[in-house]
Amino acid sequence: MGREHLNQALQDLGYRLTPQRLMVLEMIAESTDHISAEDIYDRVRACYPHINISTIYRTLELLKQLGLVTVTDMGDGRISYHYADRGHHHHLICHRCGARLELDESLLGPLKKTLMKECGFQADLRHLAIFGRCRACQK
Amino acid sequence: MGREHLNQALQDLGYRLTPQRLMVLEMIAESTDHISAEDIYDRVRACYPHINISTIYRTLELLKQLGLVTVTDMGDGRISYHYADRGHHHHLICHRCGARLELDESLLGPLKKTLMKECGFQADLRHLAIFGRCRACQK
DNA sequence: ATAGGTGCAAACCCTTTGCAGATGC
DNA sequence: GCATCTGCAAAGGGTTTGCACCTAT
Repeated sequence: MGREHLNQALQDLGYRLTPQRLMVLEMIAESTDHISAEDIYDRVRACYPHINISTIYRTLELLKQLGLVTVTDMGDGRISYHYADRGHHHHLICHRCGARLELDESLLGPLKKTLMKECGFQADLRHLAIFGRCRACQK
Repeated sequence: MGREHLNQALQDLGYRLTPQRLMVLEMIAESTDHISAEDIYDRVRACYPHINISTIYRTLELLKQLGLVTVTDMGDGRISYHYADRGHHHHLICHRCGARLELDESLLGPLKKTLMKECGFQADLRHLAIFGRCRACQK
């Protein structure tokens, strides 16, 4: 479903549906979480060893430009991608143990309103990463 | 003042006050904003061309470990550092024009409380970067 | 047929590391 | 004097790019 949507979108825009792109799209659509270029590379390679990682990056760049995937920098030195149509969600990342909790968007509504009112800033809070300490690591 | 504080702290902890470290400390203390390793390198090099960038990185790593500087990933592919004793502040970064607005910490208080209450997560909101669109770019 | 996409290899940027020589304490 | 720091050079990880070949349309 997600995959068909992406395929359709690409084709409608006049881009070619190459096997490589189809596979990248599939990995993104089937991933429920954020996923890095390297992750996608590994997964695609499992069934199509010939794929090159630059193709992954080029496809991701294209999808990003088209707004079909969104991008988050989780602060771990690599960029995470994920399907733009999924419900927005956020991450609480523990500095100490690396645990990641998901955070419902509703908790950020008030902040978004405040930023607009106080600063005239239209915050894109679709993919926010907040660092700190998880319950267990507060010792 | 900021500089003396850092120098003192380092010395008290038994670390050597080398000219290189003094210069890095000076650049950090005198910078009112976030600053990258490359920025520091360039500025130090202006009066001490012999400095090597690995020394910058090693000094920053040390200061980070000691909690004397804090680190932010602004999502621009490089890491920003800044003096830990400065008032906490946050950044609103415009995806379109790159403008950066500073945001007062008080606006994030409610979020911090919510995260603790709802998720048991002790958020470190000292240096948050929020992306979105500035007033001018909302066209 | 041809614009667009791919694989390959090399380059890129930022950051880290091993080592031998230098220096603050 | 000696552990600590430094400069150097090289490697590292993630990402991008130039080019010649290939392929979806």
